[in-house]
Amino acid sequence: MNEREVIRVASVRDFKKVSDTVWEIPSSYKDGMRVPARIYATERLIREMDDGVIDQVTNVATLPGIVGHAFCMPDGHWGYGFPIGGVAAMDARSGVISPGGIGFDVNCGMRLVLTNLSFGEVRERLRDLVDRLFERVPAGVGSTGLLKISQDEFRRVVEEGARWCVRNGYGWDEDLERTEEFGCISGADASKISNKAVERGYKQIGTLGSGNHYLEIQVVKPENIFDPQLARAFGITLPEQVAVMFHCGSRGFGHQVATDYLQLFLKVMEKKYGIRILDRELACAPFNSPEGRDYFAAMKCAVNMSFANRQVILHRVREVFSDVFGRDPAEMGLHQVYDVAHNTAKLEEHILDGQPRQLLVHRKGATRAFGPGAHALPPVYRNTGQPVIVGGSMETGSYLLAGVETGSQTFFSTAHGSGRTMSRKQAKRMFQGKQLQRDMEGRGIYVRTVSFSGLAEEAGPAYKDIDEVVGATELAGISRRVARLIPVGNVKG
DNA sequence: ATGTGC
Repeated sequence: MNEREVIRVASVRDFKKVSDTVWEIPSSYKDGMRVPARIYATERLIREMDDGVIDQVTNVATLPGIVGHAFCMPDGHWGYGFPIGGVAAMDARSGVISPGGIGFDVNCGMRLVLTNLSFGEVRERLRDLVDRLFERVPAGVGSTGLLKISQDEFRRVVEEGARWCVRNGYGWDEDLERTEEFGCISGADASKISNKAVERGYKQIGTLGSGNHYLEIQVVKPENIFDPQLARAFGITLPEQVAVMFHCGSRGFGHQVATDYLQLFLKVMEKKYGIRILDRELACAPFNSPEGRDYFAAMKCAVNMSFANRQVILHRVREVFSDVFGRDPAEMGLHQVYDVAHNTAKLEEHILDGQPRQLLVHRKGATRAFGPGAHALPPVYRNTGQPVIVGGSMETGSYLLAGVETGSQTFFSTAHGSGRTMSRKQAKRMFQGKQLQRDMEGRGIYVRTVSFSGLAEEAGPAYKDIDEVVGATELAGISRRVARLIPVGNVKG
């Protein structure tokens, strides 16, 4: 069970060591690189990284308008076009937008909620909680939610995001303040999405999906608090405090939006805009073009769908806690700490060489991590820096981090999770879902799933060491550890 | 990730 299978061992010889956790590949490495690439990792992590990451991050460095460096975070692994863990900022006037730099699951992200219950109060109701969550938060490929709305109403949801949910009784006003973009990114335009995307998405609000998407009951143990002051500011005030964390995205809707525009970009990229790329998976269009702007407006619909999805899931979590404990949800805390995306491209102002610049920052499997003082943060987090939620594998635990001022080096981006070391196929060969469920129960994690083969794919050893990943981000100065959360219950797709 | 694969 402890055996770790590594996809391939990367060669470290071409890298320039910038620091213990930053490795640079110069722009001379490959024809067409406009900027150097930088990989954030400890030596151990970079040796485990597969060669595909090196190839992909240096491909990204060739894209028109890229500034600074093409980055890969410590949890990086091979992805579609861009590595997962990739960060690339493009000049808003001269650069491109690329669906491969955002991910098919637009606004895949994390939400963290804290109860005011200690594990001692929850332990004997844990199975009941997980069983009911399993019923109320549908998981798996093609799953549909309990929310019944028309396709026309869905078009309003994708323009209004989590605000639509709160307005319709699915959440509290305070949830919006504690969501990136206040739960609704401006500029979403439902006239830019296809009917097919709407048809796939309108029944999927309030659902988890599959793969590494999950909903967990977690515990914060006192020995796992690294920054007591920030932990308190984020709402961790009790020993063995119980939390709920979930990870999901825009489901079939975001996938369809990405597919639609990928096809359009492949048609116009070379013929209309003369852009040549090394890998067709890097399909892109000038950000400042009709196609680029349309994709940006459509992609924002998927961003909002995902915020709405997680908002309704939070509502279900509150309903279930209320049912199980027979109390009003507000009596049990159930305050949202934060909701943050890790698959987006966002227009942001950053200082580059001392000058303010408008940049389109692609973060694909990378989390925005704004430091203290950032204007985009709500007053409650203006002085602490942004809460950053990093989901680990279902066996090993997750982290709450905070953004820091020195995060400017990566345009305020950090890791998003553990990152796979084993392909799904390898993991299925090595683990058996039912046995894994029993093993996990033996270690105090009650897990429910719709797919045992899917469960096997998510086994802890199929992922990098989360402690090593977040440790690298802290050493590099792109985020700071606040607390580690241990899973005790898990709903998996 | 995804009504799972060009």
